Amino acid sequence: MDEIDRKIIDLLSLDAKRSLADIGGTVGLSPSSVNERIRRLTASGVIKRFTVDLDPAAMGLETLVFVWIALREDADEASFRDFAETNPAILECHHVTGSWSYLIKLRVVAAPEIEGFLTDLKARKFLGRTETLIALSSSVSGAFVQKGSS
Amino acid sequence: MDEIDRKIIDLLSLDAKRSLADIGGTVGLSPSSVNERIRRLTASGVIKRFTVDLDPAAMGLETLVFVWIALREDADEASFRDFAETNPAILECHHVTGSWSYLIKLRVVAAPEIEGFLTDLKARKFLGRTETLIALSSSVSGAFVQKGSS
DNA sequence: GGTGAAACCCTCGTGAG
DNA sequence: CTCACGAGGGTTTCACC
Repeated sequence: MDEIDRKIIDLLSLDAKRSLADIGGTVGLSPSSVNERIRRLTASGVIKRFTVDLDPAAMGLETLVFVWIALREDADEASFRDFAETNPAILECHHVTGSWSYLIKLRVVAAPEIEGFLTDLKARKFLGRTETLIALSSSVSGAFVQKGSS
Repeated sequence: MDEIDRKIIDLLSLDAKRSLADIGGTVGLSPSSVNERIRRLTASGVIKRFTVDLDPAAMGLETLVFVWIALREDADEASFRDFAETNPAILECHHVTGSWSYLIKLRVVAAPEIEGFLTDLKARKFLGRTETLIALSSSVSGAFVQKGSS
């Protein structure tokens, strides 16, 4: 991971379809050298995958929601994490410091869908306390990459 | 955006390097039809860009942090948003409902870096209250796509 | 919109430095 | 580790359905 690797990653982040010749011209390397570096970056796991950054609104997921969760005392954390992994609406699920145990980020079609989501969580006996926040707007929104439906 | 478009997006999300022929074989279309659909999805903005999903740890950004922010009464929101867009550590910045006004997500090398970040925010006269949470682990982490350093 | 074929370009081995 | 070259395959465009 030298300066050139970082530059290549920069370029691929912006446009992963750029040709090796093009990238090579920018960083001052031959296409095959660039190819070899990308192969290594992929093999070593620095690049996890080539993917597409989508527009959530165009996908019909206009509402971004954050839910704080404090699990019930007797909740099975493993099955909760399994639920989080399986649920396609859950984009992120982090175990965090502070008075809440988990922070979940999800995208839904519209706000009413959140209710069903919380009801589901409750039915599975996960919930202690929760608090739900809706994003009104995002000045920096990050990439939206669909969860792997593999 | 019919069923086939969605299927193509699914496949590209998992692996944007799959060939048009391969995708066509899966969805039952010729390579050129798939190409035309991807061209349309890109032109209409559903696909914002082809990019790479990186391993933040391999990039040296091992710590994921969420900062809740309540701006000062007299803070200039426009310049705050501009700051958020410019700062490369800030992956997301959302205006949210509830008692906090903004939620910021950032990745840093290590926890001590957060202090400098907050000091910077304070020096720029943005801060009212803040609360910082660190992610201990992430059962669903979402894609990590580097911010465009264009 | 979709198809098939042809031209073009890119990718990815190989071998040499 | 990098480069040059060539074969193979992928993408792109076109006329046509």
